[in-house]
Amino acid sequence: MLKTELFTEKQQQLAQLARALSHPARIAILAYLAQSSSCISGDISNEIPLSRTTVSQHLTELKKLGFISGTVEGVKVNYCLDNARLQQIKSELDVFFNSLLANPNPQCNL
Amino acid sequence: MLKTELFTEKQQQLAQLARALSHPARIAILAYLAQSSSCISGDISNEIPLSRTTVSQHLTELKKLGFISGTVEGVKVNYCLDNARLQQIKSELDVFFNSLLANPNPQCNL
DNA sequence: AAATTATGTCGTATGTTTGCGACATAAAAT
DNA sequence: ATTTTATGTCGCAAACATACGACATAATTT
Repeated sequence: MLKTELFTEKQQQLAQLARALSHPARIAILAYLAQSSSCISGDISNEIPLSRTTVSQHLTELKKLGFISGTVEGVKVNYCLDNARLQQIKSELDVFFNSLLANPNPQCNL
Repeated sequence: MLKTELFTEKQQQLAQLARALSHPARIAILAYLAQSSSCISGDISNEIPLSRTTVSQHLTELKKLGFISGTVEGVKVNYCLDNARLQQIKSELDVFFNSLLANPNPQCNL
């Protein structure tokens, strides 16, 4: 029943990036990683009011789209924001919004 | 089973904005409105490979978050991007990404 | 080698989204 | 007044997302 394949690659890609940000837990995880000084791993579960399992799944989704990386360090995993990738995503969103705002339609916003 | 209420207003708000962009049909609709010269209404259904019903629902979602406005004009409805609101949304996303990128963690990206 | 600690994956229940046909409404044309 | 045209809403089915307990794995510690 899903018809996403009927749209362009670019459209699907943008939609996927947006989807990654479409849950407050994932926003919270990104914000936490940004302010934590030490790439803390599963302690994230303690900072987020959800079970470890659920946090782990959200981390997996963020990893899938490249927002974060997780490097194994013995028994622990250090999760980090991927700053280069974030910069790139930010810029893709920017390009999209700029394209929306580029040609204001004279018949609109009268 | 949903626990979105456990997160901050700001986090929920951002997640909702992102959710509005999380389907390629909605991206396509925004892109179409940006390049169409005449605020065309339900002709959008003809430009998007989905039924009129489904397009109407996507339009409703975009309206709910303020991305677009729909003004009745006789039998037709003129859909328009809300440029001021788009600018605002763009800036909210920007602020969020900047907050993520502001304090690069020295333990990451080594 | 057994216990501990940190993580990840599986199964599953419940909730949400997507997509569309069928029906409802309401302005405009005949 | 009836028909046509443009839209919107309802109700349902299929797909997807969210959440978590229970089990699996694998590096450290004892």
